[in-house]
Amino acid sequence: MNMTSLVQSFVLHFGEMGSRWGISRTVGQIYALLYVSPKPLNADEIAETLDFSRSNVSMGLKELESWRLVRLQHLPGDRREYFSAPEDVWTIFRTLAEERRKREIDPTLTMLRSTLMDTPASADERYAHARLREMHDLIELVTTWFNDVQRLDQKTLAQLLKLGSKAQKFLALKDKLTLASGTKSATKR
Amino acid sequence: MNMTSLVQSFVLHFGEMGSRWGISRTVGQIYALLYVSPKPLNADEIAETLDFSRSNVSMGLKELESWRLVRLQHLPGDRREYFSAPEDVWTIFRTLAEERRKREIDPTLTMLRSTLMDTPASADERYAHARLREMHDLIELVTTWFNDVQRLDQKTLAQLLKLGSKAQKFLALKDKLTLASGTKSATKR
DNA sequence: CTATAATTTCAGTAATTCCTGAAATATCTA
DNA sequence: TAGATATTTCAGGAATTACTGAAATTATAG
Repeated sequence: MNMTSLVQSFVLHFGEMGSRWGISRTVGQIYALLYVSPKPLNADEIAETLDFSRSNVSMGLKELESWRLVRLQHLPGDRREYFSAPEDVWTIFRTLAEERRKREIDPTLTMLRSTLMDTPASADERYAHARLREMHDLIELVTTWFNDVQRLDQKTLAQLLKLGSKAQKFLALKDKLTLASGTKSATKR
Repeated sequence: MNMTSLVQSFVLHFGEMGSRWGISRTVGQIYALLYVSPKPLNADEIAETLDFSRSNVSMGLKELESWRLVRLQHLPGDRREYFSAPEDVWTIFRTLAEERRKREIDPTLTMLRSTLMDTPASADERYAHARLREMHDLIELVTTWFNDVQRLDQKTLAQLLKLGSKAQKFLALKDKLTLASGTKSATKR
C-alpha cells in the first residue's frame, strides 16, 4: 500500500515531531498513518506502507497500545489483528493528556510530596523547601483543574474554551451573587 | 559545593524526568539545582556540585537559555557569569508553555494548514483531509484558549482554575443574560 | 493434534544522543 | 596591550536508543 502525498507529508511530519515528544519516529509515523486511515490496518500493511520491519511495527503498536492511542480489532474471516485510532479527536486529546499526566506529572507530584515531608535543617534548605512547595501547589492546581473540566462533555468543554479569559468576568459576577445570597464564601476585596 | 539530601533527591528526579521531556538528564539537573538555589550560581559551581564537565554545563546552560528558563547576571566585583531561575512559578509555567507551543505545536499547525490547502483527490484522501481538519481545529481551539487566559494576572488565573468545571454553570447564565439583553449571540437550544 | 499463519521476543547492529577534554575564542584587568 | 581568567566550540568516545532478522511463541484452521 502506498501513501498519497497528502498522507505522506502528514506521516513524515508526525514522525519528526514524535522525537520531540517521548516517542520514536517509527511510533509517530505508525500513529499518524492509523489516524488518517479510513479503515483499520494490520501490521503487515503498516510495515509495507512505511517500509519498516515487521518486528518494528509490532513493537511500535505495543507502545501505542500502552498509550491507549490505538484500538485492536478483528475483521470477520481474517485471523490477523487490525488496528485503528479512535475517531473522536476530543477522546484522543483526553487520553493523551491523561497518559502524559500519569507518566510525567504524577511521579513528580509524588516525589515533591515525599520530599516536602522532611523538615528543612538550614536556611538554604528552608528556601529549597519553599520552592518545592510552590511548584507542588502550582502543578496540583493545574492538574486538578484539568481533571475537573476533562469530565465535561465535549460541547460544553468547547464552549468553555471558547469563552477563554472572558470567563474572568463571571468571577466578579459570581462574587456579587454569592455575597448577595449571603453565602460564607465571600472573598475580601 | 555539595547538596543536602533534600536538594539532591529533587535534582536527581528532575534529571530522570528530563529525559521523558525533550531535555537531557544534565540539563534537567542543572535547572533543578538553579531552581532551589537561594542565590545565583556560576558555571564552575554547577559543574562541581553536579560533577559534570565544565563544557557540559556550558552547553546545558545555553540550552536552558534558549528555553528562557534561566537568567544570566553578574555579581559586583566578579567577572564570572551567574545563573538563576526566575522566582515566580507562574512565570516559569508560562514560559515553559510558550516555548513548548513554539517548538511542538506551531510547526504542526503550520504543516496541517499547508496540507489542508490541497484538494483531496479520492475518497481516502477526503477522509484524511477531514481528519486533519479536526485535528487542526482542536489544536487551534486549545492554543487560542491558552494564549488568551495566559494573559490574565496570576491571581485571576488561579481563581479561574479553581473554579474548574463549575465555570460551566455560568455558560447557561451567560446565555440567559445575553438573550435577555437582546444580543445576537443566542445559541439554539 | 498437526500444520500453518500470525505475532512477539531478543540478540546483535546501526543510528543517535550525550558528554568530555583539549583547543580556540572572548573578556577583563593591570 | 599582555597576561590571566572565563567561556565556547568541537572532534571523538561513551552511553543510550532504535531497528532488524531470525528464532520462539502463540493462535487458528483443518
